[in-house]
Amino acid sequence: MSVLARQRQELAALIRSALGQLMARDELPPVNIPEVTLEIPKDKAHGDFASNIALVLAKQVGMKPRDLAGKIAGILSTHQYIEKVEVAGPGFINFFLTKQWLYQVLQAVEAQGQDYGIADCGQGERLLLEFVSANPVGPMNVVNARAAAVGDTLARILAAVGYQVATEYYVNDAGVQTEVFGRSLLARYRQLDDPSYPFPEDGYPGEYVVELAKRLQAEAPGFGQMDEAAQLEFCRKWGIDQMIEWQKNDLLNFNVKFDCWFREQELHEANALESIIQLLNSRGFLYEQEGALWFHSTAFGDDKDRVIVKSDGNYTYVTADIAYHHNKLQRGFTKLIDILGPDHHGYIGRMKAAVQALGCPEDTLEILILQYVALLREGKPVKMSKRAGEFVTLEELVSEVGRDAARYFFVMRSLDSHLDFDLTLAAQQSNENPVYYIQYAHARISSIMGQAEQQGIHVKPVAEIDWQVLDHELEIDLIKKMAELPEELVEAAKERAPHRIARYALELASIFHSYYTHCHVLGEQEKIRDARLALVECVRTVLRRVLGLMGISAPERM
RNA sequence: GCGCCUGUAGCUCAGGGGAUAGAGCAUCGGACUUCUAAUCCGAGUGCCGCAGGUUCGAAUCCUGCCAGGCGCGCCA
Repeated sequence: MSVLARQRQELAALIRSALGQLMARDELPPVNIPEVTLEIPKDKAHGDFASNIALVLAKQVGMKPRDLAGKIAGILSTHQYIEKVEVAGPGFINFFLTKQWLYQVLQAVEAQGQDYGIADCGQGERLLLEFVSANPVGPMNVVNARAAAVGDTLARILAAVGYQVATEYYVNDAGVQTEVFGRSLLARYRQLDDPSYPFPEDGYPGEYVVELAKRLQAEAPGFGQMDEAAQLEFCRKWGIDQMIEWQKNDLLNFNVKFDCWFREQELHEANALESIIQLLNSRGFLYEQEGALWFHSTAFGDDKDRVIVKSDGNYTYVTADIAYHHNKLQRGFTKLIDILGPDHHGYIGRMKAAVQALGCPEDTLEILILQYVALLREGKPVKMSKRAGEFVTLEELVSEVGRDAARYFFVMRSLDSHLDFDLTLAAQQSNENPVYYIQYAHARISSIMGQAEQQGIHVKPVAEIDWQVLDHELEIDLIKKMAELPEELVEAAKERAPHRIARYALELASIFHSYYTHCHVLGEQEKIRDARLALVECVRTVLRRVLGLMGISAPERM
């Protein structure tokens, strides 16, 4: 349990016992004591912790909130942990604690290091997080980049709170668009010798297809001797493979590495679609109508039933998706999270229905909708359509804005926000970008450490410092902020809200920068110097920790 | 017509039952003989889209409306 959680628990117990005493003395009518929550006030003039218990209970016991709060406070103020209790506002009880608990925070940070804040809400549950999953017919774009940054960060957060997380990219390498892609590539190949060779009307017009055709010519001897059908198939398979390698590489440059790239083709080769149809049929969830086979998804709350096998005998995409999710479950995952774009929100009902039809609880599958990025350049919208062959790629984004800045920019917004990303602004502001602000805090501490080292000064273990000299307001603020990380992580995980970590990092860095200008570490008298050195080392640990959670580097110098 | 998301400072966004609604950017004014000025300190700005309702208390929950984005195929 985190230091903060323990404090809350102890205070809550004290409040409950105070209420008990009041009832025992007949100063309070007997009532059921509701759950006692302690919040950290926004305004630190309101203490370390605050309770609204008097406000909640006032009506039930027929007292004015402030009077009840006063009675409770009267009992609690004698407790050893508590320096001061105040009744404030409409009836809040504000607790000012002795500083000793802050020291425990430093010990926790020191002891846990880059594991600081880990929790066990996940209890080792095997969780599969699928994200990006862009079609392998074009380069990664900015929307994919947002999904990559958010998904990767969320995966790290979920792992930190105790889930056994695997990340996965689903490759649609079996759909019609891959055939179109193959035809596009072959046409570009032919055009290398015969510029008048027609390009398919629905083909992918991007320049990258031409580049690929040139590589095909150079790298695939014997291709020219194949017959047309073999060439087409080769273009499709080889081309898709190249695209996937390209995507993988772009993502690696973005510091996103998937545990698994799962190919739809695998499902077809294993006859997984036939199997899933049999399975659903045997469970009575399929029926025939108008020559098609339908999945009775409305039985599980979907808007309408879905066609599984079309009247022409072909499968719909839903069929493969059900087979895919079945496959995930068969691999032993008991929690599935997919991050999808807003154009897929209609997909939630049918897939959740499918998972239930396969015998799993409704909440086994969770679909997060990540809103689009509206990409602007100099304030004007940039169109991003693969069909039009016009887009800003992940590659361009990373080179223009930088990997760390781009990641932070995406992660700092909630999934729900319809994000405006102005490339010009991001590039211009790159020196003012919040990510540098955070990294700079880390670099500053590293610099202090470097100089300490040169002077032969070593960071003392927290157990050996005199923590009582850490009494500057900003030192208290720093420690309290560090104390918040474990809960912040749990909230970020539970709410699937990686942006909370981005905010947290900014807040911690902000307090540090202020501290840095107001207080010196080196050059102070030894006792203070050692305490501050240890404190600042803890701050560095936590900064590195949160940057790491976001997949952002923590530079020693800038 | 139905469904999902959004509407908060000049801009981009946090906050999603509690106390005086916040941050960054932008604007203005200050601070470097001392560990990195990519920093710090100070200043201003809000019918929290609108209207009702629930509550001791609503930016937050409920209902209706307005505006924007995205969906609603035997397309993927």
